[in-house]
Amino acid sequence: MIKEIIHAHLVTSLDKLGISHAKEFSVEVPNITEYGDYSSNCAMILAKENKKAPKALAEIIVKEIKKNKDYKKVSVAGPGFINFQLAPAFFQRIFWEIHKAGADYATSDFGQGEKVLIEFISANPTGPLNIVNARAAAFGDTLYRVMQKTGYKPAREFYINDAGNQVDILAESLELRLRELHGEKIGEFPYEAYHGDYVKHLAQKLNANEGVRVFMMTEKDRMEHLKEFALNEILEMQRLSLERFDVIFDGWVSEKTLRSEGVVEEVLSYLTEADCTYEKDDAIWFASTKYGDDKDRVLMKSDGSITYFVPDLAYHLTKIQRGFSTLIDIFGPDHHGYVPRIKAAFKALGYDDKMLEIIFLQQVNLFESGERVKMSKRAGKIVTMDDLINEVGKDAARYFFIARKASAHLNFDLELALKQNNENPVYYCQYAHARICSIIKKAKKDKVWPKTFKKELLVKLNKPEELSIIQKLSDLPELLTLIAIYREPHRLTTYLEELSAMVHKYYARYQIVSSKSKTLSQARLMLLYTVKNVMAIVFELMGISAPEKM
RNA sequence: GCCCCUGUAGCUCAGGGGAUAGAGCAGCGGUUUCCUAAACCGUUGGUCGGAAGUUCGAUUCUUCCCAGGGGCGCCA
Repeated sequence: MIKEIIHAHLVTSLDKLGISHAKEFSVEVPNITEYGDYSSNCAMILAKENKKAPKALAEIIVKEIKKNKDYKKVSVAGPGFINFQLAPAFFQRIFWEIHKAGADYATSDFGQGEKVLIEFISANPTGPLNIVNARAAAFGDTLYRVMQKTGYKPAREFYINDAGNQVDILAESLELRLRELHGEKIGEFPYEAYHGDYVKHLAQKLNANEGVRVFMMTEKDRMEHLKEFALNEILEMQRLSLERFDVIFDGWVSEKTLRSEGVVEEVLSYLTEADCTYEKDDAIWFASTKYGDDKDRVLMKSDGSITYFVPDLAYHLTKIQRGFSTLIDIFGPDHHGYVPRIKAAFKALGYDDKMLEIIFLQQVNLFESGERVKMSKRAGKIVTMDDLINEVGKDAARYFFIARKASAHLNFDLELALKQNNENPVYYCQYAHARICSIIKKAKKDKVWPKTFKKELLVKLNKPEELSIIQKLSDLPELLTLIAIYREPHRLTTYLEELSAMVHKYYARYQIVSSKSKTLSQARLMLLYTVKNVMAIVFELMGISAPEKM
């Protein structure tokens, strides 16, 4: 918010001086504090169009800008940077706005109510959610929360692949485990089947409920029955894992339901009408190469069954029909080959493929005692999302998952996440919040805490550390819009760590609640109280708790 | 062979067309009659994977090369 104010000051001054400013220039926080609080490259950017040397131009601008009392010092440096040092009163004015905003601080209408559908996880309902799913959950949910805060109208959806042949395999695996339970020799468990222990648990549960009745059904009825039972159980299991992670979906869309509604035939006919399908080898193909894919794709297999692609495309079309103008899919790293074909379908059907945005989360490697934990789904050797939550807790898990940008491979160190000490950034940030709460408690006990904070206290906030904290607080609204625009939730953790460090330093350097001066104590309490509120906003966006004491 | 991601301090990673490239941890040395030492202060450590190009200026953009990870089904 301060950057915008300075930028506006600059524009007004440029206009007054008759300096043209067609080219965009920026106002930034310089990386070296000695240069000032803010810095602009405008003189260097505008030098060419005004036919002046950057430094000379800067001098003219500075002379005009200096008339404004908001700045303590404005100077020209280096090749033509204009550096601003702000007057404490400027910071204090900004702080008062932040303080008054409370929990609504940084809420904006930036997104202008744009309807955005964020689809993530969409795991097969054939087993427990794994750690890559957990990463997607943390990433997608945090992105959702930030977009909501910044004025978009986002929705979270989970697409259930409950109609493919993996569900048949699941039912067969369950039947084998059931037979085993009844003492039948089943020999070696098939390679293709699901080996995880959860299938055994499902068999036990089904057996306890229904006993041998299952085997009195016809083969066909039994398979349907087993399928339905397993799907319901596993979906419920997945839903509970997500609930423990504080991830609530706005919608669960079933592929099976979609298929029963006839949308598959619809999509096939749309594609045929668009004249981009053909028959070959008894199968129906989509000529996706016409629209940039590297090979054509099968829509209907030679046995008459449909490929995964068709209902998934149908699902995406329903998103558009429901009024979403931006579709964000968060995928695992193994799906990138899928993008050209779905984008091709969008183009073939006359939609702008730019409305479909696909974010790839790179893989997660688990480390334990410095060793990489090998995982295999087939062999049932996976670390589940529940295991992870049990092991390190929701807060640490969510924090570590959003601390990396999507495109980075994530090394998850189980031991580090478990550590409740200074090696662990989650605790560093939570501790900063808890410390402020502790101070507030003491202030109340010592009767220093005021009913309301008076504006007159502001002038007491003039220490460099205090002004830096205010500056950091003022960065949040812009940060949130950047996170929303670039879909980069990981920036939240950097921000929180920087703010926490400032709090710890301030805490160590200054006595907050002091018997010497009540007004000074209250001024500092006002600052920390507001910092606490801002931290709580950020924790909430990350889905992490803000503890009052640790 | 083709496609995607990555390469920045001992480790895990931020950053980003500009002024002296950052953080946490690890290492070394300090701080507690005082609001939580899960903290703070000081310090060691980098030819930003390599080469060329664009630019007044490249660690950042482009191309090529090297290294690591992943993907290339009438699976989902």
